[in-house]
Parts: sequence; C-alpha cells; structure tokens
Amino acid sequence: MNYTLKHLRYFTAAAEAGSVTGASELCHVSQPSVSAAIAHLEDVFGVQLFIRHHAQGLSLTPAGNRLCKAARDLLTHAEELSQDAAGLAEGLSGDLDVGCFVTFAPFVLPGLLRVLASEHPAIHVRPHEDDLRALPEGLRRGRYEIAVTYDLNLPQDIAFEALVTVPIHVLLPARHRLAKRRAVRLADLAEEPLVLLSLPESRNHFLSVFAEAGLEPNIAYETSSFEMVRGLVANGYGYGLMHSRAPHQRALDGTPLASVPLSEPRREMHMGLARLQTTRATRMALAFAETCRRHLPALLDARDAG
Amino acid sequence: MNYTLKHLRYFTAAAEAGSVTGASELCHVSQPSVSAAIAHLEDVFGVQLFIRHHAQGLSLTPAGNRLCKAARDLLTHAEELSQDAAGLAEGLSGDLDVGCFVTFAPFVLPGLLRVLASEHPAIHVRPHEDDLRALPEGLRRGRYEIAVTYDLNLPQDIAFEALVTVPIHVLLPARHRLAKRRAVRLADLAEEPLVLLSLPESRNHFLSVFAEAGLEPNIAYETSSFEMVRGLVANGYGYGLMHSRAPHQRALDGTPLASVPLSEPRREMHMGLARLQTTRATRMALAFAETCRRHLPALLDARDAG
DNA sequence: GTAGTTCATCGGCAAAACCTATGCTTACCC
DNA sequence: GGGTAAGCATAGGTTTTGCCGATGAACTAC
Repeated sequence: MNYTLKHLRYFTAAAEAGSVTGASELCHVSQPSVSAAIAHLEDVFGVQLFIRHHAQGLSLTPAGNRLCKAARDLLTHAEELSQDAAGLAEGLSGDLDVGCFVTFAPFVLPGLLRVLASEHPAIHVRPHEDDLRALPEGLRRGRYEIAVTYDLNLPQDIAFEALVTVPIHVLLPARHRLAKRRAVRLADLAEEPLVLLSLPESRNHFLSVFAEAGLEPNIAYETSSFEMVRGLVANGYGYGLMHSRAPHQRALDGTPLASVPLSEPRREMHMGLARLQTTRATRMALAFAETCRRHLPALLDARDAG
Repeated sequence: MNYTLKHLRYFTAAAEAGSVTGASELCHVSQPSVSAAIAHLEDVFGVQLFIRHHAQGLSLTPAGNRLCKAARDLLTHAEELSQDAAGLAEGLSGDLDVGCFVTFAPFVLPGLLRVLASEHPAIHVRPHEDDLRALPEGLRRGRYEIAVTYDLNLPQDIAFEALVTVPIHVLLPARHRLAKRRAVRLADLAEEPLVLLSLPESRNHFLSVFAEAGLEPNIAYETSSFEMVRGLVANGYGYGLMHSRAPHQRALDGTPLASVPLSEPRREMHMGLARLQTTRATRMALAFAETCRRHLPALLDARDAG
C-alpha cells in the first residue's frame, strides 16, 4: 500500500491552513477526508506529521515539516507533468516529429518549415528522412506522427491525403537529341540506356510506368542517390526519370543537363500527408497539415517557375 | 478528476515492456487494469500515448514518448519522497532538532553532540536554545521534538524523564567570609545581597527555595545572563545561586570567585528530557535520548571533578 | 484456414474514499 | 466554574474506484 498525490495535497493544505478544517475548505472536501488522509500518510510513512492542538489546529512536527516541503516539490512536479501533457495535446508549442521522403525532403521541407515558423513560431519540427518503405513503419513505431510522402503502395493502416499531383520528368544530357523537345514519349526512350533511381517502392514505380505501356526499359545504371542520377545523366550515361526537379540545370560536377516532361497520360501519383488511420492527431500535427495544404502546392509551383 | 501515481506506473511499465500484458506482469496486476490506466491517462491528458499493434504490442507515440520520460522522472521523485519518509521514520541519519535550556546548553550540548556523533555519525543535531517557558511551546509548535531541560513547572502535556539530580551551588566572591566553608545554609545567606538569575521559571524557582524555608532573600541585582551573575558576584555585589557550575573559578573579567554547595535538603530538581506526551518519537530522537541517558550523568560528573 | 497473441470491453466484486453525524478534548468568556 | 465554541477523531452508510475473470475483436504466423 502506498500514498497518492491526493493524500499529499490534503497534507500540504493542512500544513498551510494550520488546521484540518481549513484544509478541507481549501480542498473542497469534508473534514474527515483530510483527517483520514493525514492519518494514512502518518501510517505509511511511519512518521508523525502533525502535533494536534485540541481546539486550535495543528503544528507540523520537525519531520512533518521536512516531508511537507518534499511533498510540495512533488506536487509542483506533478503539476508540471499535467502542464506538459496539456501542452502536447492542445498547445501549439514544442517538438513535432515529421517524416519525409528522403528524395524530396530538401525540396519541400525547408520552405514548409519557414512558413510554419511564421504561422506557429513555438512549434519546433524535427525532420526524419526515410525511404518510402520505412515511412509507414516510422509512423507505426511512433518515430513521427505525420509524414510527407508519395502515395506509392501505402499499407491499409496508413491514411493518405493527396496534396499535389506530381508529373514525371525526363532527365537528359544537355546536348541529347531529345533535350530540346517540349515533351517526350516513353516509346522515344525505350531503347535509350536508363539511369534508374533505385529506392524501395520508387524503383518498382518507374518500372511499372513502362510495363503499363507495354514497354521494357534498358537499365544501364541503378543508384539510390538523386544527385548521382543527375551526375550520370549529365555525363551521357543515359536518361533519368524523376518526380522531383531541381531549380537549376546542372549536376553537382557542373555538367549541364535538361529536363523534359513525359507526354503520356499515366496513373497519377501524388505527394501528400500520411498518418496512421487509428491515431488521434495532436494539435501540432493538425497545424502542420494545414500549413502543408495551404502552401505545399505553391512551394512546388514556385520551384517550377524558377 | 486527475491522474494518480499508479496510473503513471502502469503507463511507464507498458512503455518498458512494449505491451499491456507485459506491463501487467511487471506490476503484478491484471491486463485490464493496465489497459484501463492507459486509457484513463490518454483521456485526462487528451493525448494518444500508444500506437496499438494488434497482436503485437504497443509503440509510444512521439507525445507518449515525451510524457513517458516525464512520468518516469515524477515516479523517481515520488520514490525519493518515500525514501525520505522512511529515513525520517526509521533511519538514523538526517537532521534532528533538539531544544535545550539556554543556561546550561554550553555545558552539556557540546559533550552530548560529540558522543552522539561517534555513536550515530549520520545524525546531525540542530540545537535550539530557549528559556524554560519557551521550551514546552517549542515542542508544541514542532520547532524541536525533544529538549533537555529542568523539571520546573512543566505543563501536563509534556512528558519528562529525569536523568540527573542537580544541586544548588552558592556563588561567592573569592574573599567572602563564607567562601571557605564546605557548605552554607540558606539562613547564612538571607541577609546578604542576592544577585538573582532572572529567567522565566528559574527566577520563581530560586525564590521558592527561600519561601519553603520561611525566608526572604535580599535581592540586590537581577540579570538574565549566567555570566553576568558571575561577574557581579566576583566583584562583590552579592552572592549568587546556580544549578550550573563552570569548570573554572573566574568570572569573564578575570576576577576569581568561589562555589559552595547549599547544605539544606530541598525539593529536588532534575535535568532531563522533555517531549510531547502525545507524539511518537522518531528513531533519531530515541537514539538521542538513549545517548543522554548513558552519558549525561558522566558528563556532569566529569565537569564537577575538573 | 487454424491456432496463437494481444488489446479492449463487460459484469461482478471488494476496497477505498467520501460524507453526515457524533463524540471528545481543550480554549475562551462571562 | 460552568457554558459555549472550536477543532480533530471516529462511526456508519453510501458512492466511487480499482481489480479481476471471461469474452470479444483484430491481427500474425504457420
């Protein structure tokens, strides 16, 4: 058997009021309740807490005095815990863990965080970059409570809200024969060597684009790095397929490259927000989602315009 | 309605075990109890704490993770409070508030503290010096839980345990005609001027000694300071009556004086321990009392021999 | 498909907390 | 000194809470 926070509250109230009756009024309970709580604490602690003065209240014993200070500390600590919880639940301040698909994280997160910081300065986002297969697992394991991702093979337990339709662009060397076209068709590319971005889910996605058209690509290289694809393409090792587009036309080694839209209509793919179906969102997550809804499309358009 | 420490215990156990069932075994309660506790916390905090994986346990949400750390802190804090209480009740370590009659405090407390420190090194005594009237009040107000005092007019609510019988000594100037006697009678003194130690209770005590003998003293001076009495007596302003005897024969100004026992049998007065009737002693107080029983007589004898 | 695992819910029961009423002790006042 | 007021403790009865066993629901794994 042990003590409860309520016992401590009645005890400290009695110490403050200097009487059981006074404490009972402070705590809005009956006088016997306070009396019993004090007796209970004296029992479990094995220490006399108060000296009873008949008809004129109580005094703390030396031991009671020390325990009263400790009890007050514990109660304020408990109060802080409640405050923390309330802050997490309702407040728009504190840390918010957000997952994001690693490839486009540097394209969208900085802008989103900037907007969020202006709308909700007290929210501090902790970004977690993962590939498309790790993101649902991160949500399930509670590493983050919301994620920005593509709707590629999302499991049933993930709720997805599409925000932006993302087209496929073809990356070509700057001097490639197709680089000046306004659009290219899959059939134009089938014979060319492909530098494939090979990440979980996205790899299959690109291949299925060809399969739906009854074509099979000619895979020359596979890499999991966005910038590696661009470097290989720029240097003439093949063409690349991308959803994310950089605002400039150079690979990291300075070699120029071109980006041309794919002309065929395809099954659309979307960038959007993913959360667990079953969980209740915190207010911070809701605020983040609202910011994404309002600003994510514009952020991507601005990139395209630039 | 609020949360209890038990709720937090079940919650943190579930976080550690990664499952409700595991937590129920850790806490030796049924699985529904843990389940209900978590649901209750999620309700009062308004935050989802866990992500439920059907058939394979739980994961903390980001918010749950933060609250879990806070809950663990609070629980260890609560555990410390219990430890403190247990230490106060049973342990022989910590602070012990002790009252002592101001006049003889410098005669007995240093020696007592030295013996106590060797027997119970972890007990730290905080001495509180008061006059005989303030001591019972200090006990009642919880300023200290035990006191070393005389049994002079002690109220009914004070329990007194006599340890040493203290005789009255007569202080005389070194060259006084009675200074060489082995003992003096009250009748020898009645006409002499008296330098009276005038503290609450003790003043009346000295006067009643004369009254019982049918005599009335000739009060020349009154002072509340032990050393002031000695100084006045040494310089020839009268004789003094004392229960406490210094180990030397000089007043603070260097003037010599003599100390002679009073010969008459009188109502005895005792030095001993005072506590409130109704309170239960802590183990530290009991240890202090035992130390006093064993060493206080010897300490006073040694003083007399020296 | 079947067995195993795990969490949530339900109904009953026991413990605890609470309240009203009362008793007991002391302080205060005429 | 007796009466009154103040204040804590106890008693009895009611409500609330906590706990358990059983059951249901949802998923995994073979």
